[in-house]
Amino acid sequence: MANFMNQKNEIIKKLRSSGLRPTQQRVLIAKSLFDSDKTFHFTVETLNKKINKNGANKVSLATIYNTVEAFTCAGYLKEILTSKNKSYYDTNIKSHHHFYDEGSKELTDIHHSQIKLSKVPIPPKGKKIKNLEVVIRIQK
Amino acid sequence: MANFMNQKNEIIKKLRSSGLRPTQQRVLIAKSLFDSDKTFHFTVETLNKKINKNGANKVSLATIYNTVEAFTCAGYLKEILTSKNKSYYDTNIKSHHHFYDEGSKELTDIHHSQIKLSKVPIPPKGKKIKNLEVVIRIQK
DNA sequence: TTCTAGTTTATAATAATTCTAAACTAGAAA
DNA sequence: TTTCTAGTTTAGAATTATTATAAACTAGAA
Repeated sequence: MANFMNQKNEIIKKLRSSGLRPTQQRVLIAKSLFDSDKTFHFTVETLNKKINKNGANKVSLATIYNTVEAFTCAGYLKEILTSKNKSYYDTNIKSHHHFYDEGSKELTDIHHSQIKLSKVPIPPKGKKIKNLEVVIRIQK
Repeated sequence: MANFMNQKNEIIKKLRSSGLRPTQQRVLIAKSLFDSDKTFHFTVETLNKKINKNGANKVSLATIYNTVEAFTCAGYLKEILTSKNKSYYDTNIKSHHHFYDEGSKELTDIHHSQIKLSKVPIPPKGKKIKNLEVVIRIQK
């Protein structure tokens, strides 16, 4: 119970620190995204199902869109690069890489340590490197 | 003129070799995509504007979609991985990498030789690596 | 020249996302 | 505690990209 309270308080702190008012909806969504130590990939569609399962209509779809965008801007989520016409997100914001299976169109994480770069280009003038991702396309 | 004819014949050969009947529309689109030695990025929207500029309605939008898909399957185009909800294509099908500017949302090519990997993971069982791409996200 | 499978086309349908403006609420101030 | 308001949520409409449909057209074999 204490642990549960702590989690909630942590979330509220986290939201406040980014200038996001900790509304019921945002706290609920944040719990669903960040409570486990396991990270995962999701879309707005799958998150919506998770939040509003069993016909419960706890949070509107519009709010899920808004919140996912706000969390992404705040750096709590990472948008995944794919060739699909749908946005994919990753709760793992640490630098890491992906296998992209062209058959099943599924992404799997590759741990940071599994890839090493020995040469990286200089970014264009006035720009800084924010992040570097490797996508390895695989097939049968 | 001879050169012009050659280009057209080359395109027709290329299409036939992939089982694509060389229709007027496909040849026109192929010219627009592959005639220059310079490679470029595009979307269906920008390609449509290029083909049907000045109000000329040479090729229908549906055909542009169909053809881009057919060319991608045939390996003449590469779909680009982005975080946008629109498909981006690259006429450069050689292995290469991209800078992705999060501000302007623009992609620029990084030549193959500018990046070197010293460690690459083993693909999951039963799968082969088809392609490896690095995306470097940059910002001001 | 005829024929037909493959292709193109306009348009409708679908899917993901963004917009809108009215209702609600967190939390500061009275 | 109550009041107030900027920020947030919401349902539904609008927009955007893409895919489906089915009728008309055409490349090219016979």
